[in-house]
Amino acid sequence: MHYYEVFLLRSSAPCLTYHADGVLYAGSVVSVPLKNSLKEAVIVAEVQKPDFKTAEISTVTDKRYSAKQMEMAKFISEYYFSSFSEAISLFIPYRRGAPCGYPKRRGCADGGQPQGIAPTLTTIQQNAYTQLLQKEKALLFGVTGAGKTEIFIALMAKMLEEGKTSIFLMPEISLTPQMEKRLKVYFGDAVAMWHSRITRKKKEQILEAIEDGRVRIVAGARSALFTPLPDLGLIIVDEEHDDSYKAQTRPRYHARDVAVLMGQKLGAKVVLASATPSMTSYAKYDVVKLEKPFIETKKQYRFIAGDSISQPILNALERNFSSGHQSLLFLPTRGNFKYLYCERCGKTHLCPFCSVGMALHRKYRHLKCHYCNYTEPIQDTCQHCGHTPLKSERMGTQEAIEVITSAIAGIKVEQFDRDSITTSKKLKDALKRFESGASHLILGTQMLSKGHDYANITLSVIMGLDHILGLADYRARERAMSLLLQIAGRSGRAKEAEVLVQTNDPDFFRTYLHDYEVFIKDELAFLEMAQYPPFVSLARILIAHKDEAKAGKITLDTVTKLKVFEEIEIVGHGKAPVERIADKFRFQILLKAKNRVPLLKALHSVDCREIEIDMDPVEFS
DNA sequence: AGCACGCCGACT
DNA sequence: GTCGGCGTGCTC
Repeated sequence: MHYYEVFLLRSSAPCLTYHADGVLYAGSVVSVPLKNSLKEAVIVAEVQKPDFKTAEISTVTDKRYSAKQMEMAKFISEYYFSSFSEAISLFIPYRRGAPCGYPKRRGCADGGQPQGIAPTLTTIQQNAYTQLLQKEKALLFGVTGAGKTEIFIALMAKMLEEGKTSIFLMPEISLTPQMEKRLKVYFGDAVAMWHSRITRKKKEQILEAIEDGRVRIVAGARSALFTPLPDLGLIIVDEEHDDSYKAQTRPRYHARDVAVLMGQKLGAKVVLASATPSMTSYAKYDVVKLEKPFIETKKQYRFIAGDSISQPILNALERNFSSGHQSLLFLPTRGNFKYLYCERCGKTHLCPFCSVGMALHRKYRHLKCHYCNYTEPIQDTCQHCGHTPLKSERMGTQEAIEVITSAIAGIKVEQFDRDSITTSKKLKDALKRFESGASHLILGTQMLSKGHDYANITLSVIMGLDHILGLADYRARERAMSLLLQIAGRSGRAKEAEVLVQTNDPDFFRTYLHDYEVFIKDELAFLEMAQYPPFVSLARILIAHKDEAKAGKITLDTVTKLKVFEEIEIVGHGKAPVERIADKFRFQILLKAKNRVPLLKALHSVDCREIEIDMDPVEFS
């Protein structure tokens, strides 16, 4: 009889021991009885007969995690503080006895041949391509519209030629349809799109196609990184600066960093790419610059003060509309207004379960909490002092649309935010209407900054940057600056364009508008002086509990335990910026260390059942 | 005192 | 994850 330690998949349960007649291998996926039902589990090791009674492994499936997948999952569980189960469950196992990590049919499968016409690279693109081929990993730094995608296609085509597969990551599901179209032209059925919204059945079909070598390129959001591609030769992380690559649930991994780890483990090339690279990647990796194309489209930046849809903004929109052109308007707030507040006592109308203001959505006739989605009827009386009426603050997308459509007759506006773009069909339809010219203004939140091309925009209005600049976050400047350039980059691809920036700090933005690299250098100097990443390693501990006193006690106990470690610095601890979410009181501890090893060591010493550890955090609310 | 509900720990 | 034990708090 053989005894095996297993981890249940998709579970936070600890390691359990079962027995089996035959010999089994680490990585094998089996099904085991637990309580009254059967669960999938993965074998981790053979062990001696334990002193408790064990149950028998019911079935051995044809699925198997490779040794490398197991090693990467171990790293992820230890570095990002999750259970091994949660980490291995990110990965999709190999199947049907194909030797782990090797394809059943090596090299050129019939489906894997390029189908379209290879993009012809310009001299500048060719130069970057050649440099990238020579490096194991690199950061491709090129302005929007410089032609990074053609380089990616050329690299993936090269991999196909060499019998290798590729993974292409994008930060958001919403970007996949547009990229799919471009990749299909060249790679046809050899490319498959993968993300959390692909149906189970479709995923099964793709996995089969990967196994028999028809699919050689997987493109998609974070989860695409974990598909079982054999002979992986290349991982591309497009828009690598985007914080969506950082998972906000356990395991709280950063897909960009895991991509680099995976590249190292599997001997695959890693290309990170962005027009506004992260400080970390710029400091850490070789930079391949994609110089601006010769036919540079012109952008005129104009700065105006204020904080709502002002007359100059209406004038600019009206002028652009009546001359038959399309415009874009960005503001980082949803709904009509972000807050209701009382003029008499100065208090904000709060969600009863979270310590955040309720946003006003007049269209749905309710107030909505954007943290827990609790809704209630619109209030007009202060919940603290009974004063009436309440004032609304910080205009949102919905309100902006109402103001604009009533001021400019005939203008058709496309709302582009999480409230209106809820399905991929709505996304496609909105983009189609705008592309066809049926609508004249695309107005939305951060969603606008991500990757979509709007060829005919000649006016971009960017509002609310000051709110981002004012965030209590060491990356506030980076966020504001990259957001501005990303949004501006969406316009004027074909024509000359004006960018109207509403801010009370124009000098900050003006300095860096035409050269993000100058910004990176200044910002890195600041980060080094202030001792923030990439110059130190950062971790955040989040404590959430229904009982405020208990949450506070856990926080203090944890701080006490961490104080004995001399190599780490407790930057601060106390209530989280958002004190309460979904009826739980939230506390946090922020930790810093010159390097990650002592930080990990200290954190592994604390009881992590009641706390959530976030390594390399990007969210501080 | 009896019962319902929700939290927490064990499960092999 | 899912199940059951147990403690808290409400009602009869």
